[in-house]
Amino acid sequence: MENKKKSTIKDIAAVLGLTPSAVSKALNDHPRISDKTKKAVKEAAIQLDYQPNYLSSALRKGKSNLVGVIIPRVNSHFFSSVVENIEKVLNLNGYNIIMTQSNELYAKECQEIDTLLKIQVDGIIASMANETTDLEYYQKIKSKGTELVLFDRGEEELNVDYVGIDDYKSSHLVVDHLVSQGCKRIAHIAGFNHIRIYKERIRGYKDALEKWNLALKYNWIIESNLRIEDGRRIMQQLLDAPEWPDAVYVAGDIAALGALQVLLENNIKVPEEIALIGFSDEPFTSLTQPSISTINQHSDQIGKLAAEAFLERINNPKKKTVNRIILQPELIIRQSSSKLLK
Amino acid sequence: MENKKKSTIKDIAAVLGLTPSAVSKALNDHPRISDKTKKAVKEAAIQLDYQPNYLSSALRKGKSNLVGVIIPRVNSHFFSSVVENIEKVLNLNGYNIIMTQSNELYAKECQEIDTLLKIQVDGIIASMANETTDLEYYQKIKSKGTELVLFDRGEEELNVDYVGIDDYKSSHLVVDHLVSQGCKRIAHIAGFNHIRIYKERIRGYKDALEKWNLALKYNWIIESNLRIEDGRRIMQQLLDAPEWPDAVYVAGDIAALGALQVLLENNIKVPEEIALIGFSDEPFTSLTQPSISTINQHSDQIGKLAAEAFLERINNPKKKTVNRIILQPELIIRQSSSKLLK
DNA sequence: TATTTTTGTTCAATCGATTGAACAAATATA
DNA sequence: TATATTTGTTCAATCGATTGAACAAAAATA
Repeated sequence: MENKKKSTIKDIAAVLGLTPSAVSKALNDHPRISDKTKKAVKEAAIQLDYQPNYLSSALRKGKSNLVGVIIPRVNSHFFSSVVENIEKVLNLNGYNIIMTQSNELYAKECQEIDTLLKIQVDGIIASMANETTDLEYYQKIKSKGTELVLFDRGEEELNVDYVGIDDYKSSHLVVDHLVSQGCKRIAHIAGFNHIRIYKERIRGYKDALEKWNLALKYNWIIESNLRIEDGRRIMQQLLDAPEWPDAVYVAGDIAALGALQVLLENNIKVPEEIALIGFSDEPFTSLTQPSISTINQHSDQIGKLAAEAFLERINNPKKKTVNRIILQPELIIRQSSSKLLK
Repeated sequence: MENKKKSTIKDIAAVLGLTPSAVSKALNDHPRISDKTKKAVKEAAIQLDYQPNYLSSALRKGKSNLVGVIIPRVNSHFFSSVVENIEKVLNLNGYNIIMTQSNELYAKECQEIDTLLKIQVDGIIASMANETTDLEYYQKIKSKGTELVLFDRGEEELNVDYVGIDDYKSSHLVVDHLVSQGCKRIAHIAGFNHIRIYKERIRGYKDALEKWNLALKYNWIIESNLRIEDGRRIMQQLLDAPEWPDAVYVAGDIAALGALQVLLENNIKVPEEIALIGFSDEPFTSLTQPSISTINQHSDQIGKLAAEAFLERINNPKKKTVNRIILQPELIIRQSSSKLLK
């Protein structure tokens, strides 16, 4: 309750006997303002604890220096790490981010987009909810002239900048490794085929099986939301069938954890009887017993590159070409798939 | 790139042959505007896809309708659930939230506060970082006239609205239950004593031991950051000592998970040889083998009440009294502390 | 009919910062 | 000395919405 007054450029102008516009120019290092005045103004600004009014300058300049980030859920190391890195890069460039989560719900996602457009963010960096198939709201972002960058979950037809990993190749890494461990009957607990990244993982999985002349059984590709309960349910389902796989490739770590729980509860030796590989390198994968092999998606890089893609677009508004940055996945081999590490 | 034009009240006014101010008043249901005009204006607004310019109205009204939420980390069910509920309540009341995380770092926290004050949020709802002992930045929020509500981790001397649980009582629930299970040598993997909530848990633990005439061993109270590696390290330390506890009460679930891992790695039967209880009811506590007993902190309620405390303060700016809302903790008994459930 | 009240709208200032144009003073050039 | 150039500052409009005061027209009252 001490100094509620909040000083403005007017106050500074009054103290120094200048006009507000001179003060504004001095603070913005306008070339026509003398060094002496600039110095005096900046000192007075500090004296008066002056903070520029963000709203007024945003209004005048027509930009808010705010960037919205929409992620499916916050409670995931991958997404929170991406956001952290987006924030790091953008803060350095004078932007602040507004983080929102869709909870994997299309309706929530639309609402978040509306909110972000309402508060006039300069751009939106997003990863789409599992549910999302209708791209209308994303078209809306573009049609309003707001920049849009997608990462991880993004559709090509939107024709915007995208940062992700090579999901097709990830599956090859997984299958190649499992084959090298002697596995021949590899099942895939997959994400939904209507989402590009999961579709790519499925495609890579199929092609890799074919590459190694392994049989492709369609009831060994089971799509789901990849929550922990999905992993549990589907693993149980696989065990209930007459023929067991000798390896399971899960398109998400959380679901892989669920699968692992069921395997252990059934006293199945991992990896000896059934090997297991997840996806995303969530921290807990290194902490389970046995630890879970997984794919590193380079979340830090993704965040950094997504932020840089946004900045580049802001700085070159007339740029027409679209960037698609595809990072190389990395297989992290742990106990759940390697007899040697056991 | 279709309709970049973004219509304003001017456009509506031009279409209807009115002045911008009449349009503004019509949209805000001013009593002196005829119903006929109001209807026409509202229809035209829809026709032109008019969206009020948030920045200008915020500037004029002197409020942004934005609320900053600072949490130590996003990657925790407790905090993300609180945020979700804050958001739910505030969205209904026309506010949007900006979520930021301090990563438990004091420096980051200060920076986040500066950012939020810069973009002129109407209030800040925060839970303090583990590192924070200097309250200067929080004083700053108040002195700028921005509303402040704390939850979970908050200090009384700041004299602001607070929502949390009764941490002292939580420890009693834990100790009472452990005693009922026949435990007599209860250790406490604690949070730092300089943070009020952890201090309260320690105090409750001590008093509860005394209540049951159990010996209090000071080297069985070990403070830490409560990360997973802290739980592991301290559990190992307890096992390396000559006398083992027969129960361990951990002030955080993540650290409890680390402790559980070490117990299992050492083939110690949980709860028969050593019982274990965590804190916060993180989802994974029900998924481990054995599942971990823990304290439910009512994160949904905390979020809702914190948001409501903010709203009440905004609506009654002259209100002087401070609300301290203390919820009752609930002990969730699972396998790690109950021989019956094993 | 004259006067007051009510109703519907416009006028003009405002929020705080920004910016091109205008202007005056100082300095340089012809 | 007269003119052109540079320099430092002020003027005034602007971003879009809001709001109290002012005003004119319509309706109600005396």
